Amino acid sequence: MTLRLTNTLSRAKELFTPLIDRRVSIYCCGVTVYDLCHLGHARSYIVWDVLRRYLSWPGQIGGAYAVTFVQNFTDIDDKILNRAAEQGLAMEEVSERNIDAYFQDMDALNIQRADSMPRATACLDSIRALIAELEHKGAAYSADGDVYFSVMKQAGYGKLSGRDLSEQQEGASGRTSGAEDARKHHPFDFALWKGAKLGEPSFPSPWGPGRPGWHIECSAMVRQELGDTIDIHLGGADLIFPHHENEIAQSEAASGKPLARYWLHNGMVNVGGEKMSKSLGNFTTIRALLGSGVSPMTLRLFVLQAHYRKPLDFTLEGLEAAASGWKGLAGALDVGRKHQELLGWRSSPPDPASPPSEALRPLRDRFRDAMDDDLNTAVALGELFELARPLRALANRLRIGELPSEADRALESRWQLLVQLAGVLGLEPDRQQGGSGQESGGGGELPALVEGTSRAAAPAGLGDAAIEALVEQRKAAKAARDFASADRLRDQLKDQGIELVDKPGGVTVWLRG
RNA sequence: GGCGGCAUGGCCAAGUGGUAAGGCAGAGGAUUGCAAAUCCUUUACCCCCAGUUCGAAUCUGGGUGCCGCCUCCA
Repeated sequence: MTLRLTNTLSRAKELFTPLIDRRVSIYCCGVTVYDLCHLGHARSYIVWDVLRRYLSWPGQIGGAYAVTFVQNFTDIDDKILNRAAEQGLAMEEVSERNIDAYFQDMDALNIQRADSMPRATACLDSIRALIAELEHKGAAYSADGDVYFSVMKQAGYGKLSGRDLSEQQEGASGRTSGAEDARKHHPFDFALWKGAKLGEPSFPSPWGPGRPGWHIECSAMVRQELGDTIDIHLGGADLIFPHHENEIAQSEAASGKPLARYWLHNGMVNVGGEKMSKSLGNFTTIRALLGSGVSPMTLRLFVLQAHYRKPLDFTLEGLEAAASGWKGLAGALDVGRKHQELLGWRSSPPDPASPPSEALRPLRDRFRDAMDDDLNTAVALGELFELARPLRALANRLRIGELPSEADRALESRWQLLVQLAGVLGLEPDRQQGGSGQESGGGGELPALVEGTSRAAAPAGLGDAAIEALVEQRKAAKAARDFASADRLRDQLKDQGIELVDKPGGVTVWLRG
């Protein structure tokens, strides 16, 4: 069995075969940079990051794919203009700030940067050329400085979203504008070029000064960066209609070829059963969450425990569960590096393309089968927990000063496989140190989570000698059966972030939080 | 009104015909002066009704509830 993906075009799982053997071209719809990213964006880019990592994984049946991943920034749009006006900034300043913030947030989440990240304002030549071509072919018409795409001229319009235009309730979302409607031949026609209103930033064009419509930039960028037909097109489920439908219409009207062979869409992040979105105001920004002490890997785990196509309800309880789960996984992932010398394990990871040992192969295969089945990360994670169990136990024993046995040393290849497979999901313990969020960036108020145990544990705290002394005092108290004093000393140390572990034989070890 | 999706243990979540992964929480046990930490063990007839089948959480029909989209959206 090899990779199968649910294609929105067919609404079925299809065997994935790229256009060119072992190469995959991917376009992912990026963000409109008028504000900070929230957890909905985080989910989307986490799951697509996993898709990309999985395709690039040499342990893949048939070997790694060479992936080309393109993602855009929409840096011209009404919302950016509005934001700029509110804040007294130039449009470019608003988008520049938010692009910086985007990279900070996504880097913190260990999301690999795309190979190419075109901005709409830097692709105007391609955009204008595409519009001109559509107009020339009769698929578009201009009206008062605007240019519209004529949906009725495009056979198959609606094929992605499964819509029959005659049965749609026009304006059902309550967001249509009267002035624009008057210029359109058909209510579902959409703007390729919008003539500039007075005082707005604009770019020259054969139709007068203005700016591109939202959908056209993606069509132009795909063509410019990847060609007429790509393998995979990604985006949130909320983009299926109209955005992706319109992309298809534009691109296919121009080229006469299919725009993308596989269309993948991720489910929404919900809050209390409702979609998290800017307009509803129920969003939490990524940096607000990371700033509250949630580790990036906890968020990753939280997202990947659900299937990417299903809605995911964001709750504090769910996040706490993910934090506990991550603690265990992280312990297992760290063990080889933290105790490398003690265990006598190699530092360099084995070649991921080489097959694991007989004993580990079933685990690797189940992981791969799960991922092949439309990226079933929930099951894949289950396998990771399975792999991690004895390593976690080992980590805990080493943590309290026990020495490894021969059987423990033999876990090396298991550890290496775990590190490798966790890496396919982008789960890396050394990335867990906080996010980028120092600025108080928007979003809802979050109660501090229980998680951040390792938060700046009093650098000027107790020295080793002082701790030893207190531990000795407690030992004496215990010997005198003065348990009240012993417990007080233990609590006192705990307040300083020092954990005491009593082992059999009256030995007490202490650990800094 | 149209299109699409979802409903599994206390919470989250896999599983699309053969008798319920995993995580979190809980319980019991080991250990402990007691804890903590850790280790071991353990907890479900799958929204309702009818049907197909030797057999259904899984298929069909009906019902109920919830969600997304119908030109701002990841």
